[in-house]
Amino acid sequence: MAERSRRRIPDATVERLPEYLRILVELGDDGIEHVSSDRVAELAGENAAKVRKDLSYLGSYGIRGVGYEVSYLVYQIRRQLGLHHDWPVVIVGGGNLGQALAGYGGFAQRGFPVAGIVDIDPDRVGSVIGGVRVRHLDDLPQIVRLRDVSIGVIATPPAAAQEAVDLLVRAGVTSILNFAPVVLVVPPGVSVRKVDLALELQVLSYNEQRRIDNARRPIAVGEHAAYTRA
Amino acid sequence: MAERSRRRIPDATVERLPEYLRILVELGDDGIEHVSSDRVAELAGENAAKVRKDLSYLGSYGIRGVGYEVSYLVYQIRRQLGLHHDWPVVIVGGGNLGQALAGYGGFAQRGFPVAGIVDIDPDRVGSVIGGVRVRHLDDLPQIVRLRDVSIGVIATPPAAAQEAVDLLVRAGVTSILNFAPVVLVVPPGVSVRKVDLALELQVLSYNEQRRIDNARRPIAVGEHAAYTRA
DNA sequence: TCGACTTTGTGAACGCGTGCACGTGGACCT
DNA sequence: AGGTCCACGTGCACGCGTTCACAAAGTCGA
Repeated sequence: MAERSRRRIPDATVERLPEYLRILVELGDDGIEHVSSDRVAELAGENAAKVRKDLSYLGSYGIRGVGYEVSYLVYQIRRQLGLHHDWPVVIVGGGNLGQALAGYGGFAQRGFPVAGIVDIDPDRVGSVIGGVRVRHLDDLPQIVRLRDVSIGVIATPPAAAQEAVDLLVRAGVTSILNFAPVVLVVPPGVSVRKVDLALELQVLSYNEQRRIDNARRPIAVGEHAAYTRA
Repeated sequence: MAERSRRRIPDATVERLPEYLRILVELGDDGIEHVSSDRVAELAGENAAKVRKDLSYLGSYGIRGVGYEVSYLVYQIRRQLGLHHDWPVVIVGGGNLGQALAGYGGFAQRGFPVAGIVDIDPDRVGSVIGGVRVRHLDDLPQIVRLRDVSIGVIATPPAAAQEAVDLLVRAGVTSILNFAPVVLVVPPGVSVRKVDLALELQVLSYNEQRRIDNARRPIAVGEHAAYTRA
């Protein structure tokens, strides 16, 4: 499985490029033509060396002594991220979350128009959310094929998520954004990214707890033994 | 800044604990009393050694030759994550996303009841979402103090996010979950976690693009020169 | 034209996280 | 009571990502 790409961009870098892109677009809108790695780092809350190394994976597009040309860099990042054309997405699940996602205008605006929303509940089918009509799950393959959808969003209850994924994959979708708190199984060649709100809150809870524990006292030894093994 | 905690749990581990917890609770509900690291790893889509190492940060709670006692492990993970009591959250922004979050029952269910939703728009104030009445932004400090809220959720438009954070921090909130696509500035001692939908989609887009590039051909050299520097 | 200054691009060192491999200790069967 | 088996706990090596530090390169003013 040899990589053909000229340069393989590290995952960590790929995850930061969208942030740089957002910042650069904003700078461009403000009429700024050139920017230094220092300034970008400041705006992104990162280290300047990291910014330079990240950008260097795109090629040597900086000008020493001056910085980077904003519009050119925007072009290059967009190209690398595959944002030169739209990627229609299909949302599975027309509940609370599915509706919010469809109604969230920022989606289409950033190049990810909602090609369709599907739900299994006939009561939900037919209603219009964010300008898109909810259709029945059975129409999923048709939507995917007709609109050439390659990205699917899972906004179903946890129990239905895996089945939804199977349907998406069978229909030809190769990237999945999962909002359901379950571990999905997908065939090789299909990408999955997970967004888990409960997880995020629990990590914050951990931080809060630690803050309390550390502030109060060095913790009484054996305190945690309140619950004893059966 | 010496750490007082008996053991410092690595960040990567902390991020996996909620997943283990979810799996273990499910197993417990199914009446399973003991489970091996192998089985947990399978369910979590991870490596068994990683699971054991992660769990070992909690202490030596496994039984060699048998596995882990589910209920005891659930107890220990909960304790470490600070989930033995609720953490009320306040949501700033009653738009699409704020409504969806408030309406999403899983929040309270997992120990994060919505103590309040606030919005700056008087038209939104007063409406009820998910059983919680939307109140005015001015009431934020009062809600935080009265309900002892330490976690705030930013569901505002990007432009208003930083101001919302400043208000939250001033009111005494020390953890923030940010859904707005901006880099937030917070004083030291305040935790921030970011959820950026556009970022996730752009990473998927990158994968899709690379898949296309690799499948088609080894890329013509200089192809990217379609846009030339000014 | 020259020199001082600015900022990039990157080699190298460091640290964290992952995964292997195996010793250890406990359970269970006969 | 002893043996066998099983799964945990962890030392170790490896690889990725981050950060420092500096040479290279290009700009700008005199």
